[in-house]
Amino acid sequence: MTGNSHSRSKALALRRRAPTRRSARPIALDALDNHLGYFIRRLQVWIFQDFIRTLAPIDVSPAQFSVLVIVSANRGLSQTELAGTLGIERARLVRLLHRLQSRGLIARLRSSMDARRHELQLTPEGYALLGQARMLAMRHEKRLIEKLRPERHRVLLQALRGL
Amino acid sequence: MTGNSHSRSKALALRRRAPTRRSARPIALDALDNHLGYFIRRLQVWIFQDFIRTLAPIDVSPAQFSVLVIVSANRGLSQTELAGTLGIERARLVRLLHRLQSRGLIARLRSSMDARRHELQLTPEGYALLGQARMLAMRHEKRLIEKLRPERHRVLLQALRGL
DNA sequence: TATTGTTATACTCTATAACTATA
DNA sequence: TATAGTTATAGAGTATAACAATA
Repeated sequence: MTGNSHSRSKALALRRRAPTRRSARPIALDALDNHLGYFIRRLQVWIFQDFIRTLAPIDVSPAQFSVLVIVSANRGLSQTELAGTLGIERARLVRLLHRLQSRGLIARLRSSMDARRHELQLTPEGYALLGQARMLAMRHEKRLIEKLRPERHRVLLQALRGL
Repeated sequence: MTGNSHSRSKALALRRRAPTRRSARPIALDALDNHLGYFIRRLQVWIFQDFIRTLAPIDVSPAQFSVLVIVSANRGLSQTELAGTLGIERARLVRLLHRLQSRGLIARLRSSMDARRHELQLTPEGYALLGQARMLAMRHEKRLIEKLRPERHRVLLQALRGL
């Protein structure tokens, strides 16, 4: 992918000591090699890409998946509580929920005890879709385990769980 | 970090048994607990936020920092090579570099061997700023080590390095 | 006054596609 | 034809601020 650009030998490509002179040399990470954030970010990007592709058939993003899972396991949660749990902004959650609601996956019920609160719950369609999402998400996780090797995956999960 | 806009305690917050009746109950993560991506994402968000705040005085983002470090350690790299190394889009790199160039931190030199290539290097100002950035980034990393505990930080870095 | 949900704004990031100039 | 750099666009994510209804 990097440097197989010498497919044609034009007769003037003779004096090429190295294709563009650089693609062979390994590139130094220097200071980044000591920054955990760099590696976390790289892995996180890979995970998001694979997750999105895997759940593309049902059009569920990582954020949407986490919302469906948390609401399913904690019926009646308010939006502020959900936002706090997932570490996202209340403002962003509004649009996220709006989408899910317009797809008929979640319901927002005014709380009888506090009219400001919206108690969240999944619709039957929401539960059905979540079932599919869980299966696809497991398929994604399997690919991730393969990529990392099971031992490394286990170590990472154990280190990060409950932070 | 999230929302410390309630710094003042007004003395009327007395009768609060549990704010909104629910924040006491632990919220179940359910299926998310088995997905490494969820925890990776949470940590990655924390890291970005802390990094951005720490380097705010010199206005250097995580992406900009990685560009400065890689270019500094690999003078003459092309934009395509840099994009490949960092795993970002060539298209995005253009704007990133444009900013850094307009701040006088990097130079793009047309390659004498291939007029399509831009060979990248830091300006003296770029090296100077990178020095400051490195110091601040280390300060960030120290905070990260504290948050994770040194042992966990070490385990994570070792597991992810060279992936 | 404070909180819940909401709207609005601005900027970054990601994913694409297409264009230009070179090769 | 293919590649390097560029431009443009659309959507998601993040950070804020402010507002109406309710407490």
